[in-house]
Amino acid sequence: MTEQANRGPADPADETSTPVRPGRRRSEESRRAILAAAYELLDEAGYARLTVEGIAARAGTGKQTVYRWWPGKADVLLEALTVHARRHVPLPDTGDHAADLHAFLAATFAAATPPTGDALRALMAEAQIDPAFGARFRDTLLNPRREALGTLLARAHAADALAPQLTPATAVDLAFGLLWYRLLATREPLDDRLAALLTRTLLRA
Amino acid sequence: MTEQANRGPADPADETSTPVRPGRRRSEESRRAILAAAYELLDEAGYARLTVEGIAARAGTGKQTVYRWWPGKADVLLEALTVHARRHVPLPDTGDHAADLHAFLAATFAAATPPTGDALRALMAEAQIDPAFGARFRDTLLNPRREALGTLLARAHAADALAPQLTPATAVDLAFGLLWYRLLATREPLDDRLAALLTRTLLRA
Amino acid sequence: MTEQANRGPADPADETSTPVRPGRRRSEESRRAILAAAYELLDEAGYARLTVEGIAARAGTGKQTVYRWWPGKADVLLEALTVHARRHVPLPDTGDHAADLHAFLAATFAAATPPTGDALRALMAEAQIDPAFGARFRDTLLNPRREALGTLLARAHAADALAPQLTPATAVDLAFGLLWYRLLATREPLDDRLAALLTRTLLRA
Amino acid sequence: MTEQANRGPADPADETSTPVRPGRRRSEESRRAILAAAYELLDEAGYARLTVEGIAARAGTGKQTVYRWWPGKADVLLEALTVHARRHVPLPDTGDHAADLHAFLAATFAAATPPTGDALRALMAEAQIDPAFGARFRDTLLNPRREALGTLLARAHAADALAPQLTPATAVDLAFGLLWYRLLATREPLDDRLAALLTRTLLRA
DNA sequence: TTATAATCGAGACGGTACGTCTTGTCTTCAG
DNA sequence: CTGAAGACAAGACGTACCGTCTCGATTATAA
Repeated sequence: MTEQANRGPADPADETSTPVRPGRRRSEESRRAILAAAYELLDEAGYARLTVEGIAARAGTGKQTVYRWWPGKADVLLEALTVHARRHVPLPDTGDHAADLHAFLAATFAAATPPTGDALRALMAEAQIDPAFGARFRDTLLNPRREALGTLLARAHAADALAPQLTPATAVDLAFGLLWYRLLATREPLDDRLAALLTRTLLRA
Repeated sequence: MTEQANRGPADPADETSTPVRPGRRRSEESRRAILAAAYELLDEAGYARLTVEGIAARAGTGKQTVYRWWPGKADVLLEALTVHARRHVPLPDTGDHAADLHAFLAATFAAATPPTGDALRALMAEAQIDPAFGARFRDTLLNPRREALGTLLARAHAADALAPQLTPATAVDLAFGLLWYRLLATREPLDDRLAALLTRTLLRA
Repeated sequence: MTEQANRGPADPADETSTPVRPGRRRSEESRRAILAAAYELLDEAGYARLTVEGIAARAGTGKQTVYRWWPGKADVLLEALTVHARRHVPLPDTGDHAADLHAFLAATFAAATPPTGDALRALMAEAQIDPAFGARFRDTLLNPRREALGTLLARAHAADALAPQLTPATAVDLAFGLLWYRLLATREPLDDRLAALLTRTLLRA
Repeated sequence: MTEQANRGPADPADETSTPVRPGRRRSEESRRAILAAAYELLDEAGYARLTVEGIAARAGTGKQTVYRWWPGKADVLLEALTVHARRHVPLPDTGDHAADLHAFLAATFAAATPPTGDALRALMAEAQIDPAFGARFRDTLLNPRREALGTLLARAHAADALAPQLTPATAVDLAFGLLWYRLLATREPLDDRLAALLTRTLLRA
């Protein structure tokens, strides 16, 4: 029933302008309990054992309440993650391209450590398996970060500070590629030293 | 490659000194039918709809024959992929570091296009969800490629041809990071131009 | 009869004081479809080829709906049978012991013909193989009939109408023994003539 | 392959007249091990958990060796039982009908106690489920006993010693009916007192 | 002595059903 | 009209046995 209008993780902001529909309002308490339950269960059991039933049970809600507001467990996790990690990555602009880039990368790397890193890995996996979720994942999480870094690197490019032959777009791919490859494949640490190395590689020596 | 690790019995690894065990031998026909079925079904339906039951049915075998030789559908796909893509990536050594690197990268990129690329994405996803498979995936597929590229870049490093501050290890991460990020996140093409750009970025200008 | 024992929640046994629990109620339609499917499939294919999967498929339900309400196929059949044969055997009390006994035996024999007789044979077989079902089979089907006949014969015994040396209990065993032996072993017909002969044997000449 | 000539549990008697075929002879050791394994496993685990695989494993033989000589586990058990219980029931003929009948019934009842009784119950169950086995069961075990008792009762009938209205055939049904009903349904003891009561009921007072 | 034939233990094979689990939907009553 | 509760149809999971087939090895007869 009427799931079309008010659905979507990111829009409790619209609440002020809603035309005040009849009926019981969405329970903010349930919403938070579901997000928290999803996050906790991922930690405790891993994505393979994360189920909608388990989330609902832990949250003390019915399954329908989950399905009414999210398409599936991956989307719950995606919203849980954006809640947890909303503003972890600011966009610095001090004029010092190297310092700005290093700060951004270091903050991004720091945000990709467990348990957030585990959620990211799970979502990237789900994005491969469920193409529709993949699109939402890109729109909600991947692309905003790409654009932030892209903006930063475009400034460097305009100042001719980018390494030769690199465009902002490919530099973004190199940076996030390194991040995700370490996260998904090698599981090696993402520390400030690596951010520094990456900064020097992407910018003109 | 072919399943030598998972069970004692058939063990074609001991080819020199096969102890000639009793009992019916593994059916090579069934093995091939299962690998082919898995590959075809991935193409036709996607990883989300790929099931062990479906593979067995398409291959004309019993489910038990799949489970006897592979832990699950991901491992079937992994072997199918190594069969399909065994020698797609040779290790050139002409003395020209840039040419060698470019050739390796271009060949690697070429091998990551559909349908092989789809299989790679599915396996990387599964590796995140099932940690035990993740280990097998790294051992069987990821690390051998890393070592090949590592060898190539170590040669360049010894000749002081690597870009400043880069070690062979981080250069490998940058290269494969770019590959996998495009494969998993942006789905942008992996062409020779990109291989060239990457070559110039990793090597000393 | 109808499954009141197996799960706490629904418990329609408390019909007077139903606490009105939330949640969807058991589907009476599915229940009937499952019972009918089991009965039909027994006829068509025999007990050896009767499967829970087949019952669910024929009934148009999921397997889980069968397992939620019955321990297995034998219990489905047992309920189907008690539904079909609920009041086939009344307990006559005309004062004429011989007439009463003959009527009871003739009605009992008549109820043991195919297809009901086939179901009885299957259930008696299952009772030997699965002891837990055996207990349910005795409680639900065997003992109620024993008690009915026992009551009838106790009346005859009180009037000194029973054959010498016979107690009501052994007379019951002789009567049902003859019935089941013919059903299970010789497959010879159970007709009114046999009921008459049995009546004369059990009662004082 | 040519299994037709020498198969069948009961015919090692033909060994003298066999045309002396080439090839390895049937292993008497395996045969005995299989029969013993079946009997033991029935005791330990019950008929529901008795499997051909389990019998073969316990006997230290291959499954094929079981299937070569018996149609299935029930036939193994049937032979095991006839080996164990071959001559437990002699046919007395002292001229005293009551004494003869009582002796026969008491011996028959005694042979139906565990563990033999458990095997009998299992076989009677299997006979209901598998009609082909049912025919073999009747021919091998049920009918020979019926004929023995029938012979005994025919003598009594000829001497006009049978209870009025009873024919030898129905008297046999009453006797075995009581035995099997107690075995399958009530599990009450089958003792000499019951044999005595039955004797008096079947014979003219 | 050699060929042929049947058995043996072992174990993989194509199948079928099991009983469980999870998905996403539907239905009930309470707020 | 939402929320918790929970039954529903659907279908894959991984396991257990079925009865058959295929091995090398062994044991017999017949040439």
